[in-house]
Amino acid sequence: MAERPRPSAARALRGPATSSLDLVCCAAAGRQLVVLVQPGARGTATTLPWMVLNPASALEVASVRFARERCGRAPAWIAQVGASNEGRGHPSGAALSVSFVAVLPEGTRPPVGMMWAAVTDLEGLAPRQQAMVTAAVLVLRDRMDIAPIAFRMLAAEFTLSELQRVYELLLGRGLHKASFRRALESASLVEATDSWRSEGRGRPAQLFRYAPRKRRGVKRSVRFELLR
Amino acid sequence: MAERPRPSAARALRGPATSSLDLVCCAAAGRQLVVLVQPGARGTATTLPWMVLNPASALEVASVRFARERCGRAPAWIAQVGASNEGRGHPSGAALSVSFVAVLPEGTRPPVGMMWAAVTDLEGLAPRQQAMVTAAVLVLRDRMDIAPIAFRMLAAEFTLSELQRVYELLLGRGLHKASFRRALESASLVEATDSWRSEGRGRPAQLFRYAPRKRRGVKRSVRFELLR
DNA sequence: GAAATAGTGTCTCTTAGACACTATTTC
DNA sequence: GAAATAGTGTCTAAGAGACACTATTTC
Repeated sequence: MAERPRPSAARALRGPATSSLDLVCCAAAGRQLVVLVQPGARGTATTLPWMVLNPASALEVASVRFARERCGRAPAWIAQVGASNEGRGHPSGAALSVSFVAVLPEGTRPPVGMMWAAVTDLEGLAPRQQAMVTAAVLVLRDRMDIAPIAFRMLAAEFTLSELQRVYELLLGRGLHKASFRRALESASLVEATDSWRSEGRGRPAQLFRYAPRKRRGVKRSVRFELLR
Repeated sequence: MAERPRPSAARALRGPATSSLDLVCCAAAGRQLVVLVQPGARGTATTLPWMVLNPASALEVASVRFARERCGRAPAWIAQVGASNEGRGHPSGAALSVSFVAVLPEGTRPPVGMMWAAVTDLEGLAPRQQAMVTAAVLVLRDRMDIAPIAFRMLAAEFTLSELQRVYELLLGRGLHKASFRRALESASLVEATDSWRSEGRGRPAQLFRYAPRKRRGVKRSVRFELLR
């Protein structure tokens, strides 16, 4: 366990009923899902990027702007996770926090003073922010089949093995290679490029790009809407 | 278009940065999905039930308590929809609103001063509350396959035709009867009772109750996690 | 050639959806 | 018997997952 934020710093920022906007910025890093965190200076706690919410600007606009500011570039995808107010659990002391989950492509460098931390190995985060990370990952998992989240976690051109690895990362389980490719084929989500990439040993892989041709989320069968 | 809330009333409630908690309380009513609204008195606008958010009490607790207070009974299911702050769009004038979607079983009487209104026919709601209703219905649709939402919209005992009707209501499209029942069977979500219900003409229907025996949301195949 | 990774062809088993029924009630 | 609703048996086509391959690279 790491230390909690010092009460004095927290109180200083608390207004009559301040709200915060918090950012769970996710990326793939090999076999791990990572989150952008700010290590606490001199023994203070690690935090997610957060800002005091300005009531005058729309959440959607503010979240994108804040993400761009803190990540050095516009997020490849972003969505609201929700609001939470579990007591005392926020570094700002804000009464209410609204969190967003953003996605950056693999290989994005963390801005100065920040670092990537594996979602499975987050220590020292305030309880409310810890809960945000958990909820954010669930949002990614829930929406990956209706939003191009996996594709946004990769560069514009990627191999099918990379794409499968990201899907497996988000799902938290392995997928069958042939099935994965067949399904991808029938969904018309990607198109092949003329490029190939050779990495270390093994046959070079063809590069693909995201190019959806059918509407997404259309043809769910009864079974999956029904049960489970 | 109906009138907007009178500015005087709205301003009176606005604190330095007040937040509201809003409730989208849904139920099935025949072939329609309905929402609990409060018709405006003497030419004021229709509103969803809302309260000024007390920073001291947890959102989950406050939402359940508020739903119970306004519906006359505990909600059969409830979940947070999200936060929104699109400007001027709330009857309270609150800077930020957190909305919840609750479910009541079909046939629940509206409390005095309130009424059910079809979600497809909501007029005079403030823009922010209108957006909440839209988002709330999407939450129901998204989660109906991982939460017992359809079952909570029915009495404890129901016929399979009723259940299918609720599923169709939430999905917004018809389902194949034999497939529906087969899928229900293989999901082990319901168990038959010894009772039968005869209504008007036609063969009486057997009554079932919700009795899940398998974990839900387990066996999604690659296909549906992949595409769409 | 060995090892490693990319990519494919075929088989089987499950199941969604369609169709066509049977069953039981009210009128 | 007609009309209406409940409930079932069977067929077919699609596709998920398994298996066993082929292909192309580095060492």
